[in-house]
Amino acid sequence: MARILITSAIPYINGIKHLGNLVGSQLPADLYARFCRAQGHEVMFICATDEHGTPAELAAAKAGKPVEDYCAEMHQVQKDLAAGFRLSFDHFGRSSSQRNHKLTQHFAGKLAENGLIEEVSEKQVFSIDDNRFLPDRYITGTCPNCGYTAARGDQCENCTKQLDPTDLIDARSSISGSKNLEVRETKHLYLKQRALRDRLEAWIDSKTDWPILTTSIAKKWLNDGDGLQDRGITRDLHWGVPVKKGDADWPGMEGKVFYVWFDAPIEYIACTAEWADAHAKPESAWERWWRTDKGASDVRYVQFMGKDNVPFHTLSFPATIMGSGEPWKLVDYIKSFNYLNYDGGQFSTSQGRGVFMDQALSILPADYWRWWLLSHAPESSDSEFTWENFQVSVNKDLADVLGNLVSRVTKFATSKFGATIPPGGEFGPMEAALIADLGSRISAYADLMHAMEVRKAAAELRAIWVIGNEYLQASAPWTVVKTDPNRAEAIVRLALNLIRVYAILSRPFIPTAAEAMMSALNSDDWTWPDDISVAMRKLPEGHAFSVPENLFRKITDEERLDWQTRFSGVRT
RNA sequence: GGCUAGGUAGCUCAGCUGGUUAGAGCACGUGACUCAUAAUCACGGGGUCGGGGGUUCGAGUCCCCCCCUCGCCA
Repeated sequence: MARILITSAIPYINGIKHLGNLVGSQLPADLYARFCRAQGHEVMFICATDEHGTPAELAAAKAGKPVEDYCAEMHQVQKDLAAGFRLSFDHFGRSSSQRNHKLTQHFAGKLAENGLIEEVSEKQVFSIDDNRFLPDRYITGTCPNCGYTAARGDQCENCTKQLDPTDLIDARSSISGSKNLEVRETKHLYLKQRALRDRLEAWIDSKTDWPILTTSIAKKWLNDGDGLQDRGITRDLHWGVPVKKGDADWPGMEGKVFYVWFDAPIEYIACTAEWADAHAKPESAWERWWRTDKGASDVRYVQFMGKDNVPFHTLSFPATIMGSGEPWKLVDYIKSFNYLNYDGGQFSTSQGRGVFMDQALSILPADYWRWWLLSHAPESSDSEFTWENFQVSVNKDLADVLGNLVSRVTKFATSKFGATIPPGGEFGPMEAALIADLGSRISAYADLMHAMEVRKAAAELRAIWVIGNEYLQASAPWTVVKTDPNRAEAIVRLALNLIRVYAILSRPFIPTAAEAMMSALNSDDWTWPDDISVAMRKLPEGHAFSVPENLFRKITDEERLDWQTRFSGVRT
C-alpha cells in the first residue's frame, strides 16, 4: 500500500466555475483519488478556495458585502457544488484560514533568514478617493500611442503597446472612475528566484517522466529572455495575509499583505493542517504528508491543474519550498490539462459563456457530466464540448451500454429465478474465456488509471462494459433457459457478479451509479478485483438482490435543443 | 512577429523510438436476437493520414518549405 498526496489547483473564490475549470483540475484529481483509494492506497486529497487579491475585494464591493462575508458565502457555494459533483476531497479548505496565515508568514520568515528576500522601493499609482493603491490593470486612460480611450495601465488592448500607468493620458481609477490619483512611493518584498534558478532547473531536468506540456512551459520561463525573474510577493491591499516574518512584525511592511500567488499554493499544506484540525488530529497527522523528516519521505505527491497554472507550480511554489531550507515535500508528478472549448468558442467566466457548475447540476445528475468530461478530457490538446456529442455519449455509453446491461440482467434473472443468486450449473468454457478477458482488461484499465491517461482509461472501461453485453448475447440465457435451466442459472449467476465488479471498476468515473449497482446487488464489498476469478464468484448462491431503477435516462432531442438555446447566450 | 501544441474516415479521437492490406467509438448499411431503457450482438461500406519537396529498401511516423486552427508571449 502506497501513500498518495493529491492536490487540485485551487479555484478562485470569485464566482461559480464552469465545466472547463472543473475538467482541468478538480474532476481528474477526484478520478485519480478515487482510483487510488479503490486500490487500497492511503490517500490525502486536498482542495480549497483561493480567496485573496483584488478581484475578490472588488466582487465583494459590488455585492455590497464585507470581503470576509463575501468569501465565506462563496466558499460555501463552491463547497456545495463540489459535493454535488461528488468530488471526494478529504478537505476543502480556505486560503484565508489562520493556518495559511501562519504558514505563509512562516515561509516568508524562513526565506528572509536565508537571504532570499529583497526589499524594493517602487512608485505606484494611489487612488485617493478609493484609498488604495491601484494595480496597473485597474487604471484606465487614453493610450498615448493610438488614442484608444479605454487603455489599461499595463497595456493598450487596441494597439497592444506595453504601457506604464503614468503614460496614460487622463488616467482614472477603473474601480471608482476617480481621476484623483497620485504616484506614491511604496516598499515591497521580492523573492529572489534568480538565486534559485539553477536548483530549479536541475530539479526540473530530473523530472524525465513529466509530460512535455509541463516541462516545456517551465523551461520557457527558466530560459526565455533574461531567464527567471525575481518576483514581488507583497501588495498594498487590506484583504490577505498580513506581511510578517514568522511570528514577528516586519518593520516597514505594516499594513501590507502577501501577494495572492505567494500564499495560494502554501494553502495546499495549510489545508492539510485544516483537515487535521477539523478531525481533532495532532500536528503529526498532517506533517506526515508534508515533512520528509516527519514521515512524508514515502509519499508520492501528484498535482492536477490547467496549463495556465503550470509556471506557478513548477517554479514559484518550488522556489518557496526550496528557499525555506526546510524538508517540505516537493511535487513528484504534475498532470496538466489543456482547455475545454464550448461550441466553437471558449468557455468564459467573465462573459458568462458556456455551462457553469450550478447550471449543469440543475439539468442532469453529476455522473452524466463526469462521464462526458472525463472521457473527453483535454489531455493532448484542447477539446470541445458540443451538446450533440454530449447527448450521443451519454445515451450510448451510459444508458445503452451500461445502464441497459444492468437492467436486462437483473430483470431477466428476477423473472426466471426470483430475486436471489441462482445456484444451478457450473461455469464453463464461455465463462472461463470471459473471466480471462476481463482479467487482462482490468489490468490494462488499472495501468491507464495509474498513469492518469484519463481518456484512454475511460475507453477501456467502456470496452469492459461492452464485453458484458457480448457475453450475454453469445450465451443467450433467454434461449438456454427453455432447454437447460441449470446452464441458464450459471450464466445469470456470472452476469450478476459481473455487475458488482463493474460497480467497483466504474466508481471513480460515475460514483452515484456505481453505488446504485452495488446496492442493488445488496453488497458493500468494494475490494478491487485483483483476483478476478474470485471476484466473479463473490456473491453466494441464494444471496438476495433487487432490480434497480434505470441507472441513466436518455437525453431527448427536445432537451438537447432546449439546452443548446438556453446556454448559447450570456449567463444572467 | 516569437514560442507551444495540433491539422488522420461525416463527427470525436488512437497511432511509442519509421516496417505486413492505417485503427477505435459514434453516425451510416445489412443480418442475428428478443432478456433489456426501440436496447444488444455480428458483418460491411467509407480515409491519396493539411499541401509540396526530400532522406530511406520502406514514412501518417524523420528533414526542409508553405497553408490553416488553438493557446501563450512580446
